[in-house]
Amino acid sequence: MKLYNFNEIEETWQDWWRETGLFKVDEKNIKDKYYCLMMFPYPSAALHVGHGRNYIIGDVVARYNMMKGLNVLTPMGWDAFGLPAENAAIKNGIDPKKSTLSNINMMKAQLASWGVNYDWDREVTSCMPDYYKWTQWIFLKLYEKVLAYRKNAFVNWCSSCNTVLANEQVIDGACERCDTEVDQKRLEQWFFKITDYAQKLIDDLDKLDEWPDKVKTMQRNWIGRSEGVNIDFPVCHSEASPVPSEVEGKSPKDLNLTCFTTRVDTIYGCTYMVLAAEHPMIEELIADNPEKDKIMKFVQEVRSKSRIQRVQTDTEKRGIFTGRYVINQVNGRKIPLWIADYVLMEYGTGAVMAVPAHDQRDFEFAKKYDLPVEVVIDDPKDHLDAGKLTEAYENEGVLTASAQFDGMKNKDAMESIADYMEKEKIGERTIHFKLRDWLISRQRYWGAPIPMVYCDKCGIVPVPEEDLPVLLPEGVEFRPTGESPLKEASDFVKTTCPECGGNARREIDTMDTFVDSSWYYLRYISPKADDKPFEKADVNGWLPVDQYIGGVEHAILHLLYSRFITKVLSDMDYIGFDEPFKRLFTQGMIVKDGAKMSKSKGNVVDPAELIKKYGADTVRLYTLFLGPPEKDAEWSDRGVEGSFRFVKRAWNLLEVLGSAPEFEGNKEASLGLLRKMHQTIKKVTDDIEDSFHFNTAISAVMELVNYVYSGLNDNGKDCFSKKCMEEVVKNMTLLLAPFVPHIAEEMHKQTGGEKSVFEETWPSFNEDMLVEDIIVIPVQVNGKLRNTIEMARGIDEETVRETILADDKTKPWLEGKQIRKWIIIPDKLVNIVVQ
RNA sequence: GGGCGAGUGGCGGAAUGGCAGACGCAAAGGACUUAAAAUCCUUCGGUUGUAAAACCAUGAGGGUUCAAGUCCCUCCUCGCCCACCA
Repeated sequence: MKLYNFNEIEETWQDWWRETGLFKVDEKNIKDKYYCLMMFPYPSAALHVGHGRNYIIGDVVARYNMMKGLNVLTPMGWDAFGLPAENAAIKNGIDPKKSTLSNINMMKAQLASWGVNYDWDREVTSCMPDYYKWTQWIFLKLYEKVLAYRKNAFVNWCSSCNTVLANEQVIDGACERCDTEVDQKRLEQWFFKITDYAQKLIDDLDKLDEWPDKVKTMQRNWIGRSEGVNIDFPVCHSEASPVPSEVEGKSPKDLNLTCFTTRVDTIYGCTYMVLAAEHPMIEELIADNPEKDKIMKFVQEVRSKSRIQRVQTDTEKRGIFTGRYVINQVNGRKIPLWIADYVLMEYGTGAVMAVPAHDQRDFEFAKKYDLPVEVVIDDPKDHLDAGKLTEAYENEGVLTASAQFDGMKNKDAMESIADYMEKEKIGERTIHFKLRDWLISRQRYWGAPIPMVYCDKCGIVPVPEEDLPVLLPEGVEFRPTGESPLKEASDFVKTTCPECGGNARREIDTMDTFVDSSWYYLRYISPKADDKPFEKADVNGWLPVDQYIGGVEHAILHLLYSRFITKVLSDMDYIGFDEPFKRLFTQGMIVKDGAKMSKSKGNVVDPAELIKKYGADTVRLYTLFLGPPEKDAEWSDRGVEGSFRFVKRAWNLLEVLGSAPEFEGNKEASLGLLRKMHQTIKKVTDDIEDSFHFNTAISAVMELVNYVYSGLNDNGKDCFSKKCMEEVVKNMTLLLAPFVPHIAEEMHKQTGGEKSVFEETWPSFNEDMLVEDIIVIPVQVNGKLRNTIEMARGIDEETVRETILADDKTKPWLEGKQIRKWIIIPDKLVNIVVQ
């Protein structure tokens, strides 16, 4: 028996692929192009089998499409800037660049050991100047279009670590590292104006018909478009004021509060108004209120709470009366103006018209502070009584106590009232988005410097394109101090103004790493270009990406940012397409013992040991066989054994074939085997094409292999002809090649293949060979299976009936019954309906 | 609170509305072996039955249909994402 020496086979072919450059692609040749892209990884610790799934899936897709004759591009690179390397540096004193580059080398070796291949000539590393030069270029382009701007913003601040924290680093309102309560602090920060593209980002989701609906829905919700009305509420001095009066000499027009609502139909039920604690007019509004200090104390208290704390819905809402009133212009009514912690400044206008009867939050607040509750949308089935409400009525209904709009369905009233308001100029229709502008400033060391200069004379000046890259200085002390560590690098900070040549200082913040990853798929096309980020013509030829593969955790941020940057570059005519990824596949996680693999949980499965014990092909096969790849899957070390057994059984077919005599075999049996083979080709092809369901594709090949063995075991009688066996083994090798590439190459060679199995053509099936001549038809009586009968395919219904009625096994079920109906699904099933 | 998924043997999982449990793991029995590993064969959802076979069974309950794991309604459980978004 030929020994299955997987270590030797795998090493041989991995070397061979590298040496012959099987995966190398000429970017000028875009004929039959297929751009297969995996989300590039952050180079952290060693990869475990869970990470492996992503790359293995991608490798299968790439190899399959090569065999389909496509010109496949599969590049790989590194999302190499970021916090973990910097934290490790702070903790252990390892230079982040060193640790990152060494991690990259380790991961490259790991990928190779899996038999996962890329066109490494196109490798990009986002922390290297030849890459981030162009990340900075993108920043400048956005700045040029006023899509990059600076503004004062509230950020999470840890007073103990003395640094800004990302929202993700704040756990239950406290710093994840030292548990100190996080403050809100105003800082000047750089933003990308992604909100300008909110509508387009929503609209174009419709074009992405090969994206999972789940991801599109998540993006839609995140962008959060809502249609509504901005309503003006003039401020008046007190409830007693006969007319809108002035506050300290300002006309009512100037002192006007606008609020946004999606429920304009409830306007007549508005009994008070609430402002966010951050509302800019608060101080002006309470300037002459004797309770001013008390109010401001409350406001400060609310402001000092973290976003995370404020967003907790279960805490009781708190508020304070401003002493002022505003006028609801639809009925001229004066309603009190409050400040409350449940209103968000960043959504809408920071002012909310409160309708306690029809909004649960307002209801709770009104009950607590004894504000009136007035029903204006009545439940048609069950008349509502404001005094008896225990919660807000938020359903559909008919308007009541709403002047001329009484009796209208609330959906219709929304339109009528909005029309009325626009006519009377007291409000106007508007659209709001939840999407916020993208804060890209980071007070961290390990990122791409923002290419801007501050000059006392000229102000904020962009670094000229020809001066890029702005190099990240090395050997900087990056212990967190509250400001970017780059502040301490005086050689870096001190510069001259590009405009006037005078003394100036550099921006010391670095960019969010999501900026780096929002355009890398373009750089792969022209990784070596040093005078431009990419060759426009080549990029236009290769993009959009035909297949993008990655984790669903990137469903919102990375994919949204990439779409945004693509749209900006498209609008600026640097590229000729406005969506980067045509088809998206999001794979599930691999879990072990019910939990995500992590070092701290101690449930990490190291691929190296498994590869040593069973070989990479087995590990690949098991990873793919585990379950449908879009779902989470439970890893079982024992399960790997099964895959190993199968790989060995497949390998052993070489031996079987070698020792088989030149035997004609049994014609029927051989035909049966060929049928099975064609069915398998169809099944495997369809599973890969339609759904990436490699698990069922592999089980189909397992069935084929089992079929071969089961024929052999009937030795002598039903043996398959040698010719037929050869055909089956050759095609099986091709079918398995994307999954288990090393053994497939070896088997291909040993069965006479002269070139790489990946240069062979994917097998095709013969439609006529898919179906049997004699088929087994299930016979049901009243929907219950009572018999199965062999029949020739395509037989007429009359014969079917006769055959069934004549069959001894069917008879007892029909005796004494009256047949009411025959359901005959040709060549598939018969159901006899009896009384 | 909102959105999206998912509930099928001991386990991972299969099933264009048409024979539920493919394929694999585990388990049990057997063959080979001095023995073990490897390999091969057999059994393997539940109940009743010596058997033939019958009945029950895809989270629960209804419905549509000749026929439902699959479609519709109500409910339960779990997972993920978002969340005081006016």
